[in-house]
Amino acid sequence: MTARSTNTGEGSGAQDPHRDIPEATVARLPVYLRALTSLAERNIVSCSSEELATAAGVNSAKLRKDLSYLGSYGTRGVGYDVDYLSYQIAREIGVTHDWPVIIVGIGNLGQALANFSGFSSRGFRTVALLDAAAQMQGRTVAGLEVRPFADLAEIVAAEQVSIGVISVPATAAQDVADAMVAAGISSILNFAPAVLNVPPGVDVRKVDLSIELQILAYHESRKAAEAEEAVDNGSEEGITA
Amino acid sequence: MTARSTNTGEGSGAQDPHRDIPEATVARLPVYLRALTSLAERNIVSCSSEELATAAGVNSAKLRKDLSYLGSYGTRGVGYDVDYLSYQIAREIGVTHDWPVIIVGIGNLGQALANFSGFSSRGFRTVALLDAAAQMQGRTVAGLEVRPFADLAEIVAAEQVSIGVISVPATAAQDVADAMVAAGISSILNFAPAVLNVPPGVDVRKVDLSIELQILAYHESRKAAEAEEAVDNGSEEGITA
DNA sequence: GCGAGTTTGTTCTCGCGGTCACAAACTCCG
DNA sequence: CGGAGTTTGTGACCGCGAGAACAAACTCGC
Repeated sequence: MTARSTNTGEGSGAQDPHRDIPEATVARLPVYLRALTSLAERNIVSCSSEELATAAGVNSAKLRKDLSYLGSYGTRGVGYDVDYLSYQIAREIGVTHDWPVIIVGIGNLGQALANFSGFSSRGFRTVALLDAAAQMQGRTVAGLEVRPFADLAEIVAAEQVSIGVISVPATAAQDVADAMVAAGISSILNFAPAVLNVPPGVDVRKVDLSIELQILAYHESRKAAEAEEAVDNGSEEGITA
Repeated sequence: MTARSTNTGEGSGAQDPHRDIPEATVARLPVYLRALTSLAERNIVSCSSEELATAAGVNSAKLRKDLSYLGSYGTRGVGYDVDYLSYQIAREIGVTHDWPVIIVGIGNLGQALANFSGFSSRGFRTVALLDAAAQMQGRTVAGLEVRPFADLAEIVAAEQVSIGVISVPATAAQDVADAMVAAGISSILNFAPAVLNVPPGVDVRKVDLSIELQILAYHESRKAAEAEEAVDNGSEEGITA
């Protein structure tokens, strides 16, 4: 649809690569940003790629490659200036200013999200909590009044909200997503265990607690099987039936 | 370390490929399992790869390839038997029996997790809630009494727990992880915004809410920039400074 | 001013994962 | 019993991402 203008004209090209940052790199930039913030809190003003990589839990080569997509913000032989690099990453992500966020579904999880300090501290501001249940109306959670779900479109328009969080039961998730899209939201963080159908141009990220546990269970099963196999060592054909 | 026995001797080899399921496939198996459960609840006994793929939100070719790693559980010209396939996937993941799980850190998020029905319904059973704060001791959350963090090793040993959930502040996360590993836990689901250092053989999966939001913010920024660019169309060099 | 040491930025290679396309195999109908 | 239609299972291809290795560039000491 949108013509992707490949700026092939410029020769060097590494100075302004504001486009085409790989998705895997985008997913790691917030980790680097947090590591840098942690360093800054300890009054560390400069660090090498090795130090930062250790703090972020990644390979130093990967870190350097990731950062190179944003530009050349380090100094060879020296390292990176913590504050400067922090700002550059924050600018690239787009969290130099706060993003207004709404949360729909103020159950146990929704309340936890509303109270989560990390939510509001790093570039996000919860502007409204919505819930369809009548018994939730008027209650105050995390300093915000719970408002009826029907107010969604009005709030989104008034506060210029583009990011929505869904923490409703799975059966209601699609309806909420549809309403969000209709209201103009174009990025959704979905905690409901359901597959969301959204039109192109809308981003959805899924956080699914039971899936994460099941992945761990799979690896646990394999570990257990391997341990058992080490005991049974020597039998060529395992008669499992 | 562990000698990976590559069974290159067998010619056909596709019948018993219980090893070496790609990580990406493992991450999707729970999604398929949920989609199958949903179909079963609607009394659907059989389905094609196309139907199941739609329900799971993936490509049908990818789904078939994923399932082929477990074995040939479909019937050509017909499709898959919902119950049979469900059982096979559950068996592969290892959730035919329940896994005992402990949750450390009973703040807002920990309470939400303890109350989360999807946690206990799909192959997991929360056996204990732990918190270091004295004011939490003796309180009952989700039908379980909150116990002191010092009881960790005892509980893990008594209940044969191998999976632990961390929902404590970032500063305490590493200590909790160390204690879990020392107690014998080998799979950790970490909700704290911190990088965990664990010895090899221990699996850690991270769920980080603010990172997910920041990834969305990045794409939002790009969308906004693209929209602006469409307006500014024609100016060769954007003077951003 | 210059060489030694250090650290970034980049290039190359390899393997995993996603998609397409097709052969194999099963059902149904005449 | 045989052919048409349908659906699975898999081989081939392509592109992204991870890691190692190296050149470029900066600092420091003499």
